[in-house]
Amino acid sequence: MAFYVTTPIYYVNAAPHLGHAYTTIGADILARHHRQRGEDVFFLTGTDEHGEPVARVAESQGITPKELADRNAQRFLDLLPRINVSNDFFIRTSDPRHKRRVQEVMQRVHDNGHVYKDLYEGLYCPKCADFKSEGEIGEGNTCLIHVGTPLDREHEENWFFRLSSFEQPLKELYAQQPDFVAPRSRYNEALAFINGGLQDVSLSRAKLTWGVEVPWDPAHVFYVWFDALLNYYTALSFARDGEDLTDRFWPASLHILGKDILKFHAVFWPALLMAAGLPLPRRELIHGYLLMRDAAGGESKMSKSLGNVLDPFEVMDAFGTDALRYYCFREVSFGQDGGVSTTTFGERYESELANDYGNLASRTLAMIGRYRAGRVPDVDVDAALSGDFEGLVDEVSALLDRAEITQALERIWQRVRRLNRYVEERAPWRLAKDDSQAAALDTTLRSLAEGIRVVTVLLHPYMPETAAKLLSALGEDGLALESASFGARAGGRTVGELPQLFPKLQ
RNA sequence: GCCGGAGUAGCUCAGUCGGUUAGAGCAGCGGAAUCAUAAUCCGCGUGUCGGGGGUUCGAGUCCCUCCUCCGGCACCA
Repeated sequence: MAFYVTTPIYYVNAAPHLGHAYTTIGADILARHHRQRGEDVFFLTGTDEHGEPVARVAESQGITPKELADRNAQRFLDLLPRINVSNDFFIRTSDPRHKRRVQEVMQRVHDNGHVYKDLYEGLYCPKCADFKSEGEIGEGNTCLIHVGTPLDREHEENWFFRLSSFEQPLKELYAQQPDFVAPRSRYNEALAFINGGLQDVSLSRAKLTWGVEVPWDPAHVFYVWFDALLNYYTALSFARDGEDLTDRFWPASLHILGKDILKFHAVFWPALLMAAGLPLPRRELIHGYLLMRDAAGGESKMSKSLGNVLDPFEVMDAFGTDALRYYCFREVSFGQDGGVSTTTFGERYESELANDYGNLASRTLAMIGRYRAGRVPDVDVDAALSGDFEGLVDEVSALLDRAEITQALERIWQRVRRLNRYVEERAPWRLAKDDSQAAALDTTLRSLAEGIRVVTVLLHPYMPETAAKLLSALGEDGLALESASFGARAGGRTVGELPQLFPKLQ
């Protein structure tokens, strides 16, 4: 079974921040989980490099758009190993192979009769070399970017996409696939937009050169969104040298994106694919924003324009990559907006990662070492604990099928807490003082080791480094989901040294 | 203005098809234990489930209305 998951491609006009890391880690968690199921997984991320803003910034810095894109794309590439993301490919829209494929698809859209030439009229900024929309026009028809520069009423010949003719097909899509867009509130929002009536959209720009040339009219380049959206499709054709993965992975299983680009993905994108005669992605998941709590307790959206970004590199230097990954999806329910702060970060790190989980592993391994010479007793697991792990794997899988990453994590964490309670219930240190309780102690230690193994296999998508360390200390290495049921593995293994997983910070 | 969400314990939130004394985590207070990263476990909540009205044997859960907050209402990427 194939599972193809994507992040949006990130616009190279700014440096990566926690918001980019968040989306990408979310996709990574799902990709890793589906690999654990043994599925054929492809995970794509990348950069969006065309368009007027890049061209303008490049010009202001006296370099070519391509030079700017190269420099900034590298920052996004550098982020990936740092957040331990297992993407299979990184697409850049300035890649000539992407451009060729965009031209092929768009030519089909053209040949299928879904484009036409018309006059585009609007207010134009000569310094931006682009038309301005309603929200971008300042007092007295001036440019908001080049403050004070008067806008001219101009018109140019543009190619238009017949979005209006896809109103009905889109309504049918939404009626037939109620899970096409999640969460439900975003589905409603997209559907409301469609029901409000669709107008044709301009497809090309004549005065811009930094983009993909329109094959049937090389004086134009495609409006950046058409070129950008198609990355999900084009990447498959050249991600592997000498191999076309399109048939294997298209249509995509899941697009993950932020709510700011909902309309493009939930309306334009399926319409464009319909126009090209291509299969539609199965689902789109729209996540919320991480809001930074400021000193006054207020919240504000993290974005490049507000400049209040939290540097993910700094966070990871202080707490580690896994801690960042864990925190983002534990603190804020994936799909909703939520606040993040160094305070709550520190609280969760200490009470959940260090105390609940790290210390559970530490105390268990120490007792196996002390009471059983470092060997996990080869006895049956405790039936009293089995019941509490019953169905956990299916539960987690079902939640992750719906991309409910936070909810799945909560279910796993309930078992971490359960294991700490089990330690207290059995009091192995007491059993160890009584030779007649040897069998009970065996069962206890064996069950704890097995319980830790199970939660750790399930936590692997969230915290891959930690899972590797802990499984290795348990003498285990299997990550397959089918091995994640309680009691699936036998005892008898020798445990190794466990480094402190989440050392406390002073 | 129109459309869509949301308003549940100090904080963050869960509450499936309406049904028994409305739950969890965190914080706080008290206690137990000592295997462990002084880590854990147990006990402790008189919450007008935003206000008001209605349907029902019974509503946080359905209907109406009002209040507050957030988002969307098209070509910024």
